[in-house]
Order: sequence, then C-alpha cells, then structure tokens
Amino acid sequence: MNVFDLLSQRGFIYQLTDDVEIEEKLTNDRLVFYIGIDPTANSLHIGHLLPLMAARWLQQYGHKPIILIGGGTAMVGDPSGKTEMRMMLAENEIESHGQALKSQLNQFIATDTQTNGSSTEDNSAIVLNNKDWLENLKYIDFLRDFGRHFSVNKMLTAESVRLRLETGLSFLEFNYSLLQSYDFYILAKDYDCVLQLGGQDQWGNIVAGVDLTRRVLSRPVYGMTFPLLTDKQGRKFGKSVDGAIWLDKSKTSIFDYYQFWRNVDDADVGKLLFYYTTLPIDEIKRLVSMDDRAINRAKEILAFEATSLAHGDDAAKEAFIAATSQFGYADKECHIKTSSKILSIDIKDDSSNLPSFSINSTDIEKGYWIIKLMVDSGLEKSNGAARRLIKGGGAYLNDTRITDMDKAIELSDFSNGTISLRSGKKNIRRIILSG
RNA sequence: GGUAGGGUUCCCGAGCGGUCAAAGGGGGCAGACUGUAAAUCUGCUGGCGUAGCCUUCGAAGGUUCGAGUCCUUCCCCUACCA
Repeated sequence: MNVFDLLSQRGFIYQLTDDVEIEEKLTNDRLVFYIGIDPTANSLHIGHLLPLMAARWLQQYGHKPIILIGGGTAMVGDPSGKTEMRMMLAENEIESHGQALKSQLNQFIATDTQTNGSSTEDNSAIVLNNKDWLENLKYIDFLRDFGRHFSVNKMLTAESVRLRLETGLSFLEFNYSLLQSYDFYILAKDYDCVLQLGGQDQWGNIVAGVDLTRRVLSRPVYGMTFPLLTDKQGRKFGKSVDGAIWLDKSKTSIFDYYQFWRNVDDADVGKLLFYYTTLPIDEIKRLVSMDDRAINRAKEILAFEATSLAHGDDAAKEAFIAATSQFGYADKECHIKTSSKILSIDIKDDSSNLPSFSINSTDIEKGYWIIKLMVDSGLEKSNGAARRLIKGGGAYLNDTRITDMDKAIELSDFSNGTISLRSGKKNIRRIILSG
C-alpha cells in the first residue's frame, strides 16, 4: 500500500488541492512537506497529534518533514476557526514555548537536531521557526513583492474571514493568511518543500500559500487538510476536564493521559485507533467489529498504544497496570487477538503507579483534615468542592463512602502504608505514608 | 470623528436601588442505571475548617443607609453615518 492510500484509509485526508498529482508524487517521489505548530503553550496537546501522526507516516514512507514552529505568526494570531481574537503572547513566552515543543516532537518523528537540516540527505525532520524570516520583513518590500499577489476580494470570500466579518476582524489578523503563505513560499524556495498539511480550518491559508508560491516561483506546490475532530457534542476533540490533554507529563499525568483514551466514546474508538495508533488497518477493523464487550478491550488497546507513542512503552505499561488494578481487565486472558505490545504486559495487580501524594506521620498526629487532604492531593480544587463532593456522596476513603465532613486522617486508615482516596469512580489519589 | 446599542460568573444569556453569589440554558462534577461507554433521571456548580464574613457583574471615581442596577470619566466591542 502506498502512503496516500494509507492516509486515505486511515481517514487523514479531508481536502486536497490536487488529488491526482498529490497521490502520484507521494507514491513515486520523496517529497519535503511541512506542518505548522503555533507555540501558544509550553507543551503539545492532543490537538497537535493528528498532523504529527500524518507526518510520522509520511516520514516512514521516505518523505521529509519540516515542522514549522510559528514563532512569528504566533505574534499575530490566526483568526481561522475562532470567533474571537486570540490572546497575544509576549515574545519571550513564545520563544520558550517553541523550545519546549521542539523537544517533544521526537516522540513522533525522527528529528535532526545536528545540522538543522541544511545539508541532510536523509529524511529526518527539520524544525524551523518562522520568526527567523518574518521578524525582519520590510513592510514596503513585502507589500510590493507579495502583497500585490493577494486579492482582497478573494480573501473576503474565505470561510474563515467571512465568519469573522460578523464579529470583527482586525487588519493584523487579516494578515495572518499572507504570512502563512509567505512561510510556504520560503519553505518551497529554500527547502524544496512542496506540500503543506494542516487542519481543515487551515484550508484557506493553505490554498493562499499554494497560489502565492506557484505565482512567485512558477512551481507547483500542494496542500492537504485533515478533518476536524469533534466529539458527539460537537466539541473540539482533546479538550477535557481542565482544558486540554497535554503531552507534558507534568501538566497531564501519564495515568490521566491513558485514562483520557480509555474513556473515549464507544462511537469514536475505531476512528481514534486509525488516527492515533499504528496498528494495521485490518486489525482495527476487526477490533471494532467484534461484539459489545470487546469494545472495552479496543479502548484498552487504544489507550495503551496512544500512551506508548507519547510516553514510551514502559510508561504505557505502568499506566495500564495502574488502571486495571483499579478498574479491572477488559480481556484478562487475552482472547482477543492484537498485534499490540499490550499482550506483553505481565498482568499483575499493582497500584503503585496511580497518581499519588505523600504525607508523613507527624502531619497525621497534628490532625490531617480529610477535606484538606483531598485538596492537597489535587483530587479537588477547593475545600468547598471537597465538601460538596462529600455531601453529594461521591467521596470515598479506601472504597468506603465518606460521610463525616470533619474526619481527620488516622494511622489506622492506612494499610501497607497507603490510603486510597477517590472522587467518584475515576479520580483517585493514592496517599502514601512517608516517614 | 458623530450617533445608537453593548461589555454580567467556565461559555451563552437574564437581571426591578435592598429579598443578588446574581434567573435560565450549555458545559463540568457527583449520585442512580451500566461496560471506566452512550442515553436517561437526580443533586451540585465563587472563596473561606461553612459561622458569618470575604471577593466577583469592563476600569477608576462618585451619589446613597445600601450599587450588577443611578451619575461622571476612561477603555473595549457592535451597527449605522462621516
């Protein structure tokens, strides 16, 4: 199977600027392509994964990725897909975000940190920052050389712009499309990049870049978009309890990351396996077509595979064991066939990798209020929230519902030096007695 | 620049000078039912060791016993006009 078919069958392809040409080139040539990432935060999140997975496949089939960190464009703010102006970030913030993102990319694609790509013959990814060429743009020169290629009439018809026409769009944001187009032009000119990939909301910007590059360089380049993932409620995929699911384990613990995937909607499992794991297509089809009960195994596999990609096999195994020791197994005897390494996990009960919090015995002697412990361990956000939880019957100490709001933790609550503290079924903290 | 209408809690959106920590909806959390799913029903949804008190309705002042609500100035948004 060629990559084009692979991407297509796995559901990555939403729109193409030229399907025949793109398929032909992806199959027969080795291309340089690019995806852009805006350094709006100091970590990648699940929303970034789709382009990264696509880049991963393309790289595996011999194409060379450029990961473009939008350090320059982040200072402008992309209006696409938003109804309001994006918050602007300080320059130094953007800079440090960019560095953080760069270091996370290795999990998904092979990057070349040595040469910065200038002379590599292989297809390791190059990481660039568009700040390097946008920062010193001369306004007059830019207007004269590139501004003339853009038709305002045409830009106004772009979906992303039309939406914002209702609520208002600043000139600054309106320019985003020009800058992104210019990026494509630079990458095409200096790095032989011929394909830009992006989310469905980037279509307008991508097409603009394709047009610009074709005109200025008289060279054909192409664009491809991915579908916008939403859950059943129509919300953007990857948002959860406290906002985004991050790849940085200090922002989203590996256990929580695993749990995010473990808890997806039944209806989404197949789709997500295609996107976020590298399991063979036939296998995924088989997994989701099995009877109802097997869907939970499919979710375990999804969670394991996705966690493994982001955090490595060992971390994924630990998360799996921690989760199953708490919630049980979907397929303990491994009746369901899979090529996933999930089969190699040595099944045992071990809750030591559940999110934990340490207290020492002197704290307990002084009197450790149960509500305070819920807050300190991160189970609840405030005393009030913890109180409400207890009042509503959703708080558990060692699997027994907590009814006494004033309870203080006692040494006798510990067994083997730990306490389990839960909010509802899924949120758990393991309290460890240290010293 | 002019005129008119706006900025309310995570989001949308209601809000008579006191009965406003602020209707309603969404979202979220929890309970029941389940399969760590969905749907459904129920409760909760600013902070404080919960007593009362504190902070919150674009910003700063003011009027008043009392301001989300009235006045002044400023900032921002939207529409029309220039």
